[in-house]
Amino acid sequence: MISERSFNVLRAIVEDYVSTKEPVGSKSLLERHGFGVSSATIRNDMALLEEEGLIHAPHTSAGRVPTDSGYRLFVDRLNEIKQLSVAERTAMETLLESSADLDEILSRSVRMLSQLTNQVAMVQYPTLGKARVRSVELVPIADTRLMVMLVSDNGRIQQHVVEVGFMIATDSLSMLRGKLNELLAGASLSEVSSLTKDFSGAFAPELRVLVTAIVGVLNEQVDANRQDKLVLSGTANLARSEGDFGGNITSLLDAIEQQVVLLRLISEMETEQDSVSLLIGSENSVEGLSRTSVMVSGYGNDSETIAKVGLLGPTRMDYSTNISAVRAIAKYLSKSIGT
Amino acid sequence: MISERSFNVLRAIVEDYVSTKEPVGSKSLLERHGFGVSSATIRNDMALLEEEGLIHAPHTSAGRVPTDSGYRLFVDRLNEIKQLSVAERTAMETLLESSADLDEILSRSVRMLSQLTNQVAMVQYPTLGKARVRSVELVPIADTRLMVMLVSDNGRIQQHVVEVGFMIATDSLSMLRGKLNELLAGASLSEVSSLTKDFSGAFAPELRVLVTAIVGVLNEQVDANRQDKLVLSGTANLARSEGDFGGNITSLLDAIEQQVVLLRLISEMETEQDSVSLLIGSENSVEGLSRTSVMVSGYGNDSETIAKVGLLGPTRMDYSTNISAVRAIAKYLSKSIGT
DNA sequence: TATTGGCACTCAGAAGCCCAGAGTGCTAAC
DNA sequence: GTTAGCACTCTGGGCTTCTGAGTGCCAATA
Repeated sequence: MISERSFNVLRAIVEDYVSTKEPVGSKSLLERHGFGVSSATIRNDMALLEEEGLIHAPHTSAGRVPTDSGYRLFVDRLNEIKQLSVAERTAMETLLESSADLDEILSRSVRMLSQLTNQVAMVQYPTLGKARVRSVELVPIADTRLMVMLVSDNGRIQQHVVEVGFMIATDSLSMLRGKLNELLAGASLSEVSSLTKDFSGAFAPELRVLVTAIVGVLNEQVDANRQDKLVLSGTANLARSEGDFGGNITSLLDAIEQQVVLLRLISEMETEQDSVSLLIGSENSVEGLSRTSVMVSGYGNDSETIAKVGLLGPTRMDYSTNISAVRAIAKYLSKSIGT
Repeated sequence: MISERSFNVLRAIVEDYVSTKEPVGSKSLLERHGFGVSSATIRNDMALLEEEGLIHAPHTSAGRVPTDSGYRLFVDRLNEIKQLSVAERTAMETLLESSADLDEILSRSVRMLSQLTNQVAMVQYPTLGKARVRSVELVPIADTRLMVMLVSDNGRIQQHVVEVGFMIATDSLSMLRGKLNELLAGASLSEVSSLTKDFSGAFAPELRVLVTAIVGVLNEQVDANRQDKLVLSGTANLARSEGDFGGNITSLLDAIEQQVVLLRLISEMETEQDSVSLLIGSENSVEGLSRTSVMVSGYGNDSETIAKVGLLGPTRMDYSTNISAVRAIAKYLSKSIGT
């Protein structure tokens, strides 16, 4: 619909506004980006853009500011995604080469993402989905404490310490461990509950308390896995860009604290691996996030996406950089996790 | 030196200023707290307090604001610490009753602390110190992946996944596990390095790669323990109280991001269990924290303090509430951890 | 038809001014 | 030591003014 030059004007407006935080007018636009035309022509274009609802003037005789739809068009036509800098790339690589367990990978990634982008980064723990039990481990931690570990075949480890209340004999423990693995190894997670239902009955009475405790923990772990978990990083960055949210920052903070809201939001966003999906400003319907953009990408193994990673920040953000950062982190996560 | 009433005036000023964020004058002071004297008397007291450097007037004909020393005196003479509310207390108790492992206890505690106080809460991971090895566990996670766990007798568990690069035979693994425990169980952490030095030599050549990898991880874990770790929560609260830091919030953010700075700071603060130590504003010499107060308490078992927990926020904070919250959390941590 | 120079118009935000009122310090009396 | 009274001092809010960036429109031009 709109001409090529008009779009370039839009792009210039977005870029200038993102970097200067000031509404941008036709003249300053002309100075920074040498369009081959006069300011009057630019003004015509801007009037057109405004008619299309892509930009908006805070008041007569002020420069223009992109609207949500303006950002949207800008992003949709963003062909050249900014590349990560060399420094950033090497940082990613050192991060990548250190093999570590899931917790560590996730927390490092999310931290790096928030540092790369200066936004609030978030990563969702993988849901186990069709994962199967690889093994169950019982590790004595103290005389009366026991760590129950559930290792699933996608590499995720869940663990929990139980206070048993009495001394635990090591031989009965290893016996128990054997039986449990016999029972559960290879079973899908959804079967755990039914499989363990009558398990404790087979044991001597004095062991039953212990067994029920362990079985309880295992079931909890399977359950805990259903309600996903979100890790955030860089929330302090909100203090930096506070002005962009127009004062009512508390409602935003609440939404973030209520991880549930965020979880529902990102779970509703469709994602494929290697692509970043994005909600700009009021495109999301969450109260308190109306001036906030949220972007996520999926990560996982070749066959399927197992969780999401992304960030949120003010609509006035550097989409190009941020998208590429999210994409890079997602790619890294897929590589590290999707074994 | 200063009279009882003068001190009460100081206290009233602190309280009013903390709650209203406005410099407080003699008249409004009189309205809210019914001293039995006239405003002129109060003014005299205030003049005295100002002479002592305890309060300070932003400009002539404005109310007074406490100085760092003013807060200091206020806190030092704080005899009645505000009690936690019933709701808060029950929240603490539900937190307490769920037995969990170290990671969970710490992250929950710090989160609760930040919620109770609306400040940035922090907790330091226990340094193992004189801890001893309880056991070493080797858990196969995937065909070529192995989780190495180091369980110490104070309940701390460290774990790390290693990618071995080849299939791991389960029987050699359990053999290895036996030997490792034989060697290390009961040893203090500082001995681990020397004890494991020639360990791999005793094994068949094809196992050596594996053994060295494992030993490497163990040593890393012991080392990692030396450089302490800090967990933060509620950094987003900074956005709420931004105004109190007088604009230059970025330097504060940097200091927080550089956990090293915080770690050094709190490690320099002397703490005993059951008491909270506090640096108000410029009492700390960290650049960027000049308008920030930091308080910490120690937690641990009966015999010794093993780590610290605390919070930071603007000097204009509710010291009474915050101190009691930190104290309560520290007590809870001691109870849960100091087994 | 698209572009441009020209021009009148608009309005936010800075600058300047004024004033009320909150707050002070001081002094003299109690 | 306390108080009433008073003169004095500012900030902050309200008001006005005015400048300049920026607009929209129109007629001329290519």
